Amino acid sequence: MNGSTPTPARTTRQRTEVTALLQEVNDFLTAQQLHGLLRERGAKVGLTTVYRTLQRMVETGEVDATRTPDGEQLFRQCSRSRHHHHLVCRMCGRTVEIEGPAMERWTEKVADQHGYTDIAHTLEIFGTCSACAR
Amino acid sequence: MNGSTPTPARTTRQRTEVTALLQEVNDFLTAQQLHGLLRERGAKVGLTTVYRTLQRMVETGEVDATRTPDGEQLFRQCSRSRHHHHLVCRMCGRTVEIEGPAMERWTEKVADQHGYTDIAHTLEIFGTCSACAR
DNA sequence: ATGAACACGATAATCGTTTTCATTTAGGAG
DNA sequence: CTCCTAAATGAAAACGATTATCGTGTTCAT
Ligand SMILES: [Mn+2]
Ligand SMILES: [Mn+2]
Ligand SMILES: [Zn+2]
Ligand SMILES: [Zn+2]
Repeated sequence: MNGSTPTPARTTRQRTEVTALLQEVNDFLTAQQLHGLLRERGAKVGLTTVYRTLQRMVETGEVDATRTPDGEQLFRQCSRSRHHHHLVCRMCGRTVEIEGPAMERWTEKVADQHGYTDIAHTLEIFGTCSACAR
Repeated sequence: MNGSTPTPARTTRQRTEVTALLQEVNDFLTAQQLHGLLRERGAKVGLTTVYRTLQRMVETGEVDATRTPDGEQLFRQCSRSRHHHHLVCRMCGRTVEIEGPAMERWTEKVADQHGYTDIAHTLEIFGTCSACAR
């Protein structure tokens, strides 16, 4: 009874299993890696559904997506829903969520000064975590 | 008398034309866009060669490469060799080179605070330039 | 001028991701 | 609970950017 349909979002076995896996895994993984893990644990979920579910969760903001240097997409369920970035260990993938209000303002300012609108940005910090450093 | 083979780098008509185009165009463009521009001006260069040439120039440092949010590669011959970032129009590729010393220091600090070493980062700002906004 | 190494490019192959579409399922109405 | 239908699934095919092949053409040191 409404003019616009927001988002149906039905609870299916597949979505439940994808969500559960993302809950456990705390690193950035590709859709195919996640699909592989699901199969390992016996969950029967099609790769297509994994992609679709991840895509939906990214749109919802439940999941964060980034890309490897090769351009492959990586997904991760982040703890905070607010806009943030990541500090990632290039060895083990251990990730720390970070925020930088000052930096955010700076990007807006710079883009605006040059007449750019509809601004977006990507920032990733890579390093070697203390555990991997030894 | 060297253990490693640096790079032959022969001068061919194709490489000359790709280099010339990169000189003129001061924006981030995809390999296919560059290839299209070459064909427009009558230069007969294969797409494969455009890709190969760009890849080589990226390795040499002559060309900067980044990716669109869609994961597509963008290439550009930058004016400054010093570390910098880009403000890119997602429509036409018009690019502004930017520096952010404060932001640079911030990334170092954050990474250090979390015990990460050997720090590196990527930052790209995307927007719609004033010309494409209309 | 020669020729071996290098480069070109049409074509096929990769490979991550998306689209198709026939079939199944969730979940609200009755 | 039963029905109905829009939503979801997934096997298969399509897509699209990039890379690998490999026979042919070019460069450049000798
Ligand atoms: Mn940000
Ligand atoms: Mn920087
Ligand atoms: Zn690590
Ligand atoms: Zn533009």
